Amino acid sequence: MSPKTPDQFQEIREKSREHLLVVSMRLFALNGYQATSISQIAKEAGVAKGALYHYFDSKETLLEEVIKLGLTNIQELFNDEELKSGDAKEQLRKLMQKTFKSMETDKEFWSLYASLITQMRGSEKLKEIFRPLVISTFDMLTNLLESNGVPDARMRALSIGGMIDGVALHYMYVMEEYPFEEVTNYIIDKMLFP
Amino acid sequence: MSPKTPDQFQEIREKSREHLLVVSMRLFALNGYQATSISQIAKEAGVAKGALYHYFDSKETLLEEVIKLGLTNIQELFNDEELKSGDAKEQLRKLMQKTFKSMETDKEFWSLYASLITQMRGSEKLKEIFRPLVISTFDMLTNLLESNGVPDARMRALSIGGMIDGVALHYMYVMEEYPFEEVTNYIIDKMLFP
Amino acid sequence: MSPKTPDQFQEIREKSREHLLVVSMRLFALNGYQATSISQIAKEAGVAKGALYHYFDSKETLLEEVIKLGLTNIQELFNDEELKSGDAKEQLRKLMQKTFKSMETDKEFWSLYASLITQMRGSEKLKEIFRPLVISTFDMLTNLLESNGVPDARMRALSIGGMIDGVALHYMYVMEEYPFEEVTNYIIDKMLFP
Amino acid sequence: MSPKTPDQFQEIREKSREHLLVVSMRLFALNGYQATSISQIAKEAGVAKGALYHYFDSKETLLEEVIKLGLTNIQELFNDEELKSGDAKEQLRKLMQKTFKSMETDKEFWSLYASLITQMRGSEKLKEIFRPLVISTFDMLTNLLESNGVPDARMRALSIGGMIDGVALHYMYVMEEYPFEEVTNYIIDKMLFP
DNA sequence: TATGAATGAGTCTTCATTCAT
DNA sequence: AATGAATGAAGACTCATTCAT
Repeated sequence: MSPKTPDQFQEIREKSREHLLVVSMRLFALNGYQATSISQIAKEAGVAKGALYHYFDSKETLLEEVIKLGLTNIQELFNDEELKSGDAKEQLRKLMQKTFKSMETDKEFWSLYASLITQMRGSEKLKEIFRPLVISTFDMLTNLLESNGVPDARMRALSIGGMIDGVALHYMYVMEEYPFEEVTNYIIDKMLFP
Repeated sequence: MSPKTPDQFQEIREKSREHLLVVSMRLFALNGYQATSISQIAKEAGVAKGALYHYFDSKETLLEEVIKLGLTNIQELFNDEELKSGDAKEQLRKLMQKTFKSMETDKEFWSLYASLITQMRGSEKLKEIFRPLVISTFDMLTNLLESNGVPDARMRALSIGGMIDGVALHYMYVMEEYPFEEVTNYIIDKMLFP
Repeated sequence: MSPKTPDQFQEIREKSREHLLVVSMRLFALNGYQATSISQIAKEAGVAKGALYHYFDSKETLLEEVIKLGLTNIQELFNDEELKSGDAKEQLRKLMQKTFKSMETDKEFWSLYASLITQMRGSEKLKEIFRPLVISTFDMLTNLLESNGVPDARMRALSIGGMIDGVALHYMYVMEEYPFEEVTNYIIDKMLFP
Repeated sequence: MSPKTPDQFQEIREKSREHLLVVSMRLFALNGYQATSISQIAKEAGVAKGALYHYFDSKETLLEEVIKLGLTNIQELFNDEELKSGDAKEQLRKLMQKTFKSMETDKEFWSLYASLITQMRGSEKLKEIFRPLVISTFDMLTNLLESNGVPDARMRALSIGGMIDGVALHYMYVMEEYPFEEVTNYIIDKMLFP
């Protein structure tokens, strides 16, 4: 009831916005973007439908913001200095472990990400968002290997990149349990650096 | 003046049906099942909306038939005796080559397959169709390796399976050109059988 | 295979036509006019959809012909000389008995008749068909009573007419078993001619 | 600038809902439930199609609510203590008078009721609603007669019940004018209690 | 800023009707 | 006369979006 300062308003706005994003991501991931309705999001978030349009111009914008938030979270995760220590082998192992761990903890985001990627061919916007992401990951991988003197860096990067995303796909959609730890170690120790 | 013979009708039906299936597969693959409307398919196929319902009971049935057609095509491809000759290494190389070749020729189906897999969570029917498929592929791979005395068959199968699907994903959605041949040889010769 | 004479053609045509009418009446009565589709009738009758349009201009025409056929059947039933013998009391008893018997044997037609009557308000065509029918029945009843010296003939006709149709309604839609015999006798002996 | 209060929304809802119910009842009664389209109702009510779905889950639900409203109105009418005073003869007379009066004032509902009853065969839901209603009316009639020492209570109830519904049918669908008063008195004074 | 009633284009689906053969 | 493939208007229903308050 007390009059609110602009800052407080700002803060409330931020909170609501983020809450809507979190709810949206969950629903998008769970049921798919198309199958999730604005009403459903509003109800789940405990606000009126109209409120959503104060924060986001359209359902599509909302999706973009959800993706942006997800990517930010993920990037933070990988901005860990710890990841950059050790030799190529160790860095790679940590990278894969971190990736797979994130698949378990952020399964929602990753499965949204996967389902969106498979619809990229029909949408320029999605292409703009995801293609650079995947490509820069390849570059990062290639660099990591190259700068550690690993031969055939590009080929290996392609293989590893494929393997990581394929394993992710299998984990998310086919197998409930996946021996991440063993597969990681197997790939690193037996296939990449035998 | 004379009525059409049953054979004539049969022929007309077959042609229309197949045409509709081909168009549907393309659109489903491009935009996703949900985002593709019956009207769109009809327009693209150059028929009236109603015509679709002469051939398929519902949009869902249509999808199932599209999948069936795709799977049949793929299975024919892999029913080649040639694939089963040679040692594990050779068999695996041929298998991967064939798979990647099929990705180029049946890109439409494979990208539909991918987009459906990522939407499986919401549909029991899709699960019933695809899960066994992936699992039996893993088993086949494991057997192939095991029966050729390759150690760690299961682990390798998981890694290779993941790699194949991941590479497919990258090819279909990220890179227009993919060095399939090199990657295949690299994986076989340097990673699996160094 | 033998060439057919015009008469034979005519006969075949008649047969097909009548068959279609019978099938249509059954389905209309069973599921309602609106809920019965032309395809359904064609399938049930064992002919192609197109054939129906050789015999009837439209679904509405078909309905009219069905009604016409039903009315003809009913009228034949009541054209029995036997019905016109005896005094008013006996004639009335026979009339009611015959009517109720027909409700049991031609239940299909009667329930179609009832369901159509209740949609008369919205359809001029139905009004044209049914209103004269009901009114002439009233007249017939009134005459029967009047010419036998029964007092208050019009009032009684209205009451009896209502009673008959009401009882029919209850029999057809509410009670599976109806004590037609007793009710008939009761009405005649206790209420009309006490 | 200030948002609408819950009370304001409540009021808007109530008004719209009732308006839609009234319009729906009229159209359902006039053309039958099946033959009345949602678009038609919306147009007649002066709202967009979608609006109907704010208030009713489906066309079927709408019908149920229409029936509920009609039954409530009717029941209120018959919950009059005045109806239960006097001897059987008087009670019956008042009952019939009230019924016929209601046929004139609530013609819309009664003709919907009639048209629905004749379509009951296809719908379990309608059966559940109407059968008990008719049967309980018979029981009420029987009781009324029995408790007043009228002989042959059941038979009379069946006859009177039939007569009332038949007369209603004739009034609604055949004759624009019906001598209710005279018929009522005639039935009571000459046929039932001569 | 927040509400939720209202809109209307769009969804899947049905079906009376037409028509080439 | 007969066939059944094809049409397309119409049906019930959904939902992103707008807007008065």
